[in-house]
Amino acid sequence: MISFDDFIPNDTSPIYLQIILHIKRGIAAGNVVDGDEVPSRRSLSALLGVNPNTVQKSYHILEEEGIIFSSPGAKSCVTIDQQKIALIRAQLLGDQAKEMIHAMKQMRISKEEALATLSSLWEDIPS
Amino acid sequence: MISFDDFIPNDTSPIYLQIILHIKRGIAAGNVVDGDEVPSRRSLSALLGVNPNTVQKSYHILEEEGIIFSSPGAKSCVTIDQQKIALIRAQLLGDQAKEMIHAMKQMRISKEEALATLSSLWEDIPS
DNA sequence: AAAACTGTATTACTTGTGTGACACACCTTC
DNA sequence: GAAGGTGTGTCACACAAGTAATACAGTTTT
Repeated sequence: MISFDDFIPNDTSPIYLQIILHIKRGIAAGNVVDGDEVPSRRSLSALLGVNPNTVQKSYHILEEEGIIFSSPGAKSCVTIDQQKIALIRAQLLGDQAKEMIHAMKQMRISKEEALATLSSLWEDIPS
Repeated sequence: MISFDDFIPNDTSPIYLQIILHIKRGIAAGNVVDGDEVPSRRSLSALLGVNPNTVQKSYHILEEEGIIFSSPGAKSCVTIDQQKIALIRAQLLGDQAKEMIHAMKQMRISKEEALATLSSLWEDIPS
Protein backbone atom coordinates (compact mmCIF):
# COMPACT_ATOMS: atom_id res chain seq x y z
CA MET A 1 0.00 0.00 0.00
CA ILE A 2 1.40 3.35 -1.04
CA SER A 3 2.22 5.75 1.77
CA PHE A 4 1.16 9.37 1.98
CA ASP A 5 3.13 10.15 5.13
CA ASP A 6 5.58 12.30 3.20
CA PHE A 7 2.87 14.11 1.26
CA ILE A 8 3.55 17.82 1.63
CA PRO A 9 0.63 19.84 0.22
CA ASN A 10 1.52 22.87 -1.78
CA ASP A 11 -0.79 25.82 -2.27
CA THR A 12 0.24 26.63 -5.83
CA SER A 13 -1.11 23.69 -7.84
CA PRO A 14 -4.46 21.90 -7.52
CA ILE A 15 -4.55 19.15 -4.89
CA TYR A 16 -5.83 16.52 -7.30
CA LEU A 17 -2.75 17.04 -9.46
CA GLN A 18 -0.48 16.77 -6.43
CA ILE A 19 -2.09 13.47 -5.49
CA ILE A 20 -1.54 12.13 -9.00
CA LEU A 21 2.09 13.23 -8.90
CA HIS A 22 2.63 11.66 -5.48
CA ILE A 23 1.32 8.31 -6.65
CA LYS A 24 3.36 8.40 -9.84
CA ARG A 25 6.48 9.18 -7.82
CA GLY A 26 5.72 6.28 -5.54
CA ILE A 27 5.49 4.06 -8.60
CA ALA A 28 8.74 5.49 -9.99
CA ALA A 29 10.37 4.80 -6.62
CA GLY A 30 9.34 1.15 -6.78
CA ASN A 31 7.26 1.54 -3.63
CA VAL A 32 4.19 0.44 -5.53
CA VAL A 33 4.04 -2.71 -7.63
CA ASP A 34 1.47 -4.18 -9.97
CA GLY A 35 -1.63 -5.31 -8.10
CA ASP A 36 -0.98 -3.15 -5.04
CA GLU A 37 -4.03 -1.69 -3.43
CA VAL A 38 -4.48 2.06 -3.40
CA PRO A 39 -6.07 3.83 -0.40
CA SER A 40 -9.84 4.16 -0.59
CA ARG A 41 -11.25 7.56 -1.60
CA ARG A 42 -12.57 8.19 1.88
CA SER A 43 -9.56 7.09 3.90
CA LEU A 44 -7.15 9.11 1.78
CA SER A 45 -9.39 12.18 1.80
CA ALA A 46 -9.60 11.92 5.59
CA LEU A 47 -5.82 11.61 5.84
CA LEU A 48 -5.16 14.61 3.60
CA GLY A 49 -8.00 16.68 4.99
CA VAL A 50 -9.69 17.14 1.63
CA ASN A 51 -12.97 16.05 0.10
CA PRO A 52 -13.45 12.47 -1.13
CA ASN A 53 -14.43 13.89 -4.49
CA THR A 54 -11.03 15.51 -4.91
CA VAL A 55 -9.36 12.13 -4.47
CA GLN A 56 -11.94 10.63 -6.80
CA LYS A 57 -10.88 13.09 -9.47
CA SER A 58 -7.25 12.03 -9.11
CA TYR A 59 -8.09 8.33 -9.26
CA HIS A 60 -10.37 8.83 -12.24
CA ILE A 61 -7.56 10.46 -14.21
CA LEU A 62 -5.08 7.77 -13.16
CA GLU A 63 -7.61 5.19 -14.33
CA GLU A 64 -7.90 6.91 -17.71
CA GLU A 65 -4.11 6.76 -17.96
CA GLY A 66 -4.28 3.03 -17.31
CA ILE A 67 -2.37 3.23 -14.04
CA ILE A 68 -5.03 2.15 -11.59
CA PHE A 69 -8.11 -0.01 -11.94
CA SER A 70 -11.42 0.52 -10.17
CA SER A 71 -14.71 -1.30 -10.06
CA PRO A 72 -17.79 -0.33 -8.03
CA GLY A 73 -17.73 -1.59 -4.48
CA ALA A 74 -14.28 -3.18 -4.73
CA LYS A 75 -10.93 -1.81 -3.68
CA SER A 76 -8.97 -0.03 -6.41
CA CYS A 77 -5.52 -1.26 -7.26
CA VAL A 78 -2.52 -0.44 -9.41
CA THR A 79 -2.07 -2.01 -12.83
CA ILE A 80 1.35 -1.33 -14.24
CA ASP A 81 4.29 -3.15 -15.82
CA GLN A 82 8.04 -2.59 -15.67
CA GLN A 83 8.11 -0.74 -18.97
CA LYS A 84 5.56 1.81 -17.83
CA ILE A 85 7.40 2.27 -14.55
CA ALA A 86 10.67 3.05 -16.31
CA LEU A 87 8.84 5.42 -18.61
CA ILE A 88 7.14 7.28 -15.78
CA ARG A 89 10.39 7.50 -13.83
CA ALA A 90 12.31 8.93 -16.76
CA GLN A 91 9.51 11.37 -17.50
CA LEU A 92 9.18 12.68 -13.94
CA LEU A 93 12.93 12.88 -13.42
CA GLY A 94 13.48 14.78 -16.65
CA ASP A 95 10.57 17.15 -16.10
CA GLN A 96 11.65 17.99 -12.57
CA ALA A 97 15.24 18.61 -13.63
CA LYS A 98 14.20 20.79 -16.55
CA GLU A 99 11.93 22.87 -14.37
CA MET A 100 14.73 23.35 -11.85
CA ILE A 101 17.21 24.36 -14.55
CA HIS A 102 14.74 26.77 -16.11
CA ALA A 103 14.11 28.45 -12.77
CA MET A 104 17.82 28.72 -12.03
CA LYS A 105 18.59 30.23 -15.41
CA GLN A 106 15.82 32.77 -15.01
CA MET A 107 17.53 33.84 -11.81
CA ARG A 108 20.91 33.89 -13.58
CA ILE A 109 22.27 31.32 -11.19
CA SER A 110 25.34 29.49 -12.46
CA LYS A 111 25.46 25.75 -12.92
CA GLU A 112 28.05 25.54 -10.16
CA GLU A 113 25.96 27.48 -7.65
CA ALA A 114 22.87 25.45 -8.49
CA LEU A 115 24.65 22.15 -7.99
CA ALA A 116 26.34 23.40 -4.82
CA THR A 117 23.05 24.58 -3.35
CA LEU A 118 21.37 21.30 -4.14
CA SER A 119 24.27 19.34 -2.74
CA SER A 120 24.46 21.28 0.49
CA LEU A 121 20.70 21.12 1.16
CA TRP A 122 20.35 17.44 0.26
CA GLU A 123 20.86 16.00 3.72
CA ASP A 124 18.57 18.59 5.34
CA ILE A 125 15.45 17.40 3.56
CA PRO A 126 13.83 14.43 5.30
CA SER A 127 13.20 11.34 3.25
CA MET B 1 11.98 46.80 -18.70
CA ILE B 2 11.62 43.19 -17.62
CA SER B 3 11.43 40.64 -20.42
CA PHE B 4 8.82 37.91 -20.75
CA ASP B 5 10.39 36.26 -23.77
CA ASP B 6 11.45 33.25 -21.73
CA PHE B 7 8.11 32.92 -19.98
CA ILE B 8 7.01 29.33 -20.34
CA PRO B 9 3.43 28.91 -19.15
CA ASN B 10 2.70 25.85 -17.12
CA ASP B 11 -0.74 24.31 -16.86
CA THR B 12 -0.44 23.17 -13.26
CA SER B 13 -0.45 26.41 -11.29
CA PRO B 14 -2.57 29.55 -11.81
CA ILE B 15 -1.16 31.98 -14.36
CA TYR B 16 -1.22 34.95 -12.00
CA LEU B 17 1.13 33.08 -9.66
CA GLN B 18 3.44 32.21 -12.54
CA ILE B 19 3.60 35.87 -13.54
CA ILE B 20 4.50 36.86 -9.98
CA LEU B 21 7.20 34.20 -9.88
CA HIS B 22 8.61 35.30 -13.23
CA ILE B 23 8.93 38.90 -12.09
CA LYS B 24 10.49 37.92 -8.78
CA ARG B 25 13.01 35.75 -10.61
CA GLY B 26 13.82 38.64 -12.90
CA ILE B 27 14.46 40.76 -9.84
CA ALA B 28 16.60 38.05 -8.28
CA ALA B 29 18.56 37.84 -11.53
CA GLY B 30 19.33 41.54 -11.37
CA ASN B 31 17.51 42.13 -14.65
CA VAL B 32 15.19 44.55 -12.92
CA VAL B 33 16.38 47.44 -10.82
CA ASP B 34 14.66 50.00 -8.64
CA GLY B 35 12.56 52.40 -10.69
CA ASP B 36 12.32 50.11 -13.71
CA GLU B 37 9.06 50.17 -15.54
CA VAL B 38 6.91 47.07 -15.64
CA PRO B 39 4.87 46.17 -18.75
CA SER B 40 1.38 47.62 -18.82
CA ARG B 41 -1.51 45.30 -17.94
CA ARG B 42 -2.78 45.31 -21.49
CA SER B 43 0.52 44.82 -23.31
CA LEU B 44 1.59 41.95 -21.07
CA SER B 45 -1.81 40.28 -21.27
CA ALA B 46 -1.67 40.52 -25.06
CA LEU B 47 1.84 39.07 -25.10
CA LEU B 48 0.96 36.15 -22.85
CA GLY B 49 -2.44 35.59 -24.42
CA VAL B 50 -4.28 36.00 -21.13
CA ASN B 51 -6.78 38.47 -19.76
CA PRO B 52 -5.73 41.92 -18.55
CA ASN B 53 -7.41 41.16 -15.27
CA THR B 54 -5.19 38.15 -14.69
CA VAL B 55 -2.13 40.39 -15.01
CA GLN B 56 -3.86 42.94 -12.83
CA LYS B 57 -4.22 40.33 -10.10
CA SER B 58 -0.48 39.60 -10.23
CA TYR B 59 0.46 43.26 -10.09
CA HIS B 60 -1.98 43.91 -7.26
CA ILE B 61 -0.36 41.20 -5.14
CA LEU B 62 3.13 42.45 -6.00
CA GLU B 63 2.01 45.91 -4.94
CA GLU B 64 0.74 44.56 -1.62
CA GLU B 65 4.16 42.97 -1.14
CA GLY B 66 5.77 46.37 -1.76
CA ILE B 67 7.58 45.25 -4.90
CA ILE B 68 5.85 47.41 -7.49
CA PHE B 69 4.09 50.75 -7.32
CA SER B 70 1.04 51.78 -9.33
CA SER B 71 -1.02 54.90 -9.62
CA PRO B 72 -3.98 55.52 -11.95
CA GLY B 73 -2.99 56.80 -15.36
CA ALA B 74 0.74 56.41 -14.79
CA LYS B 75 3.03 53.53 -15.68
CA SER B 76 3.72 51.06 -12.88
CA CYS B 77 7.30 50.57 -11.80
CA VAL B 78 9.42 48.49 -9.47
CA THR B 79 10.32 49.77 -6.01
CA ILE B 80 12.93 47.58 -4.39
CA ASP B 81 16.27 47.86 -2.62
CA GLN B 82 19.33 45.63 -2.56
CA GLN B 83 18.36 44.00 0.73
CA LYS B 84 14.99 42.89 -0.59
CA ILE B 85 16.61 41.58 -3.76
CA ALA B 86 19.06 39.43 -1.82
CA LEU B 87 16.20 38.19 0.35
CA ILE B 88 14.02 37.27 -2.61
CA ARG B 89 16.90 35.56 -4.36
CA ALA B 90 17.79 33.44 -1.36
CA GLN B 91 14.15 32.57 -0.81
CA LEU B 92 13.46 31.51 -4.39
CA LEU B 93 16.72 29.60 -4.70
CA GLY B 94 16.18 27.70 -1.47
CA ASP B 95 12.53 26.91 -2.21
CA GLN B 96 13.30 25.62 -5.67
CA ALA B 97 16.15 23.44 -4.43
CA LYS B 98 14.08 22.02 -1.59
CA GLU B 99 11.23 21.19 -3.92
CA MET B 100 13.60 19.43 -6.29
CA ILE B 101 15.21 17.43 -3.48
CA HIS B 102 11.83 16.45 -2.08
CA ALA B 103 10.67 15.21 -5.48
CA MET B 104 13.87 13.27 -6.02
CA LYS B 105 13.70 11.60 -2.63
CA GLN B 106 10.09 10.62 -3.22
CA MET B 107 11.28 8.83 -6.34
CA ARG B 108 14.17 7.25 -4.38
CA ILE B 109 16.68 8.90 -6.66
CA SER B 110 20.18 9.13 -5.20
CA LYS B 111 21.99 12.40 -4.68
CA GLU B 112 24.52 11.36 -7.31
CA GLU B 113 21.91 10.57 -9.96
CA ALA B 114 20.05 13.80 -9.25
CA LEU B 115 23.17 15.91 -9.61
CA ALA B 116 24.27 13.99 -12.69
CA THR B 117 20.88 14.43 -14.37
CA LEU B 118 20.86 18.13 -13.62
CA SER B 119 24.40 18.52 -14.84
CA SER B 120 23.85 16.66 -18.08
CA LEU B 121 20.63 18.52 -18.95
CA TRP B 122 21.96 21.96 -18.02
CA GLU B 123 23.25 22.97 -21.43
CA ASP B 124 20.11 21.70 -23.20
CA ILE B 125 17.79 24.20 -21.57
CA PRO B 126 17.82 27.56 -23.36
CA SER B 127 18.57 30.63 -21.32
C1' DA C 1 -29.82 -10.16 6.62
C1' DA C 2 -27.30 -6.41 8.62
C1' DA C 3 -23.42 -3.58 9.07
C1' DA C 4 -19.36 -1.45 7.42
C1' DC C 5 -16.78 -0.92 3.91
C1' DT C 6 -16.12 0.16 -1.24
C1' DG C 7 -16.76 3.25 -5.85
C1' DT C 8 -20.09 6.52 -8.32
C1' DA C 9 -23.19 10.37 -9.47
C1' DT C 10 -25.50 14.89 -8.59
C1' DT C 11 -25.36 19.27 -6.76
C1' DA C 12 -23.60 23.59 -4.77
C1' DC C 13 -19.82 26.73 -3.31
C1' DT C 14 -15.16 28.96 -3.80
C1' DT C 15 -11.39 30.39 -6.61
C1' DG C 16 -9.30 31.55 -11.13
C1' DT C 17 -10.09 33.64 -15.45
C1' DG C 18 -12.53 36.25 -19.16
C1' DT C 19 -15.47 40.36 -20.85
C1' DG C 20 -16.60 44.92 -20.62
C1' DA C 21 -16.90 49.50 -18.86
C1' DC C 22 -15.08 53.40 -16.40
C1' DA C 23 -11.75 57.25 -14.73
C1' DC C 24 -7.28 59.49 -14.82
C1' DA C 25 -2.69 61.12 -17.21
C1' DC C 26 -0.09 62.37 -21.14
C1' DC C 27 0.54 63.96 -25.72
C1' DT C 28 -0.94 65.80 -30.07
C1' DT C 29 -3.71 69.02 -32.70
C1' DC C 30 -6.39 72.75 -33.42
C1' DG D 1 -5.46 77.20 -23.70
C1' DA D 2 -9.08 73.79 -25.17
C1' DA D 3 -10.39 69.37 -27.51
C1' DG D 4 -9.64 64.92 -28.69
C1' DG D 5 -7.03 60.55 -29.02
C1' DT D 6 -4.18 56.97 -26.89
C1' DG D 7 -2.00 55.39 -23.19
C1' DT D 8 -2.49 54.06 -18.18
C1' DG D 9 -4.78 51.71 -13.75
C1' DT D 10 -9.30 50.26 -11.57
C1' DC D 11 -13.64 48.16 -10.85
C1' DA D 12 -18.21 45.23 -11.48
C1' DC D 13 -20.05 41.37 -13.50
C1' DA D 14 -20.13 36.59 -16.09
C1' DC D 15 -18.10 32.13 -17.04
C1' DA D 16 -15.05 28.04 -15.99
C1' DA D 17 -12.25 25.12 -13.08
C1' DG D 18 -11.27 23.19 -8.37
C1' DT D 19 -13.28 21.69 -4.29
C1' DA D 20 -16.89 20.43 -1.00
C1' DA D 21 -21.42 18.37 0.59
C1' DT D 22 -24.71 14.88 0.08
C1' DA D 23 -26.97 10.90 -1.55
C1' DC D 24 -26.91 6.52 -4.10
C1' DA D 25 -25.37 1.69 -5.44
C1' DG D 26 -22.36 -2.45 -5.15
C1' DT D 27 -18.98 -5.71 -2.24
C1' DT D 28 -17.27 -7.65 1.61
C1' DT D 29 -17.55 -9.04 6.31
C1' DT D 30 -19.88 -10.52 10.24
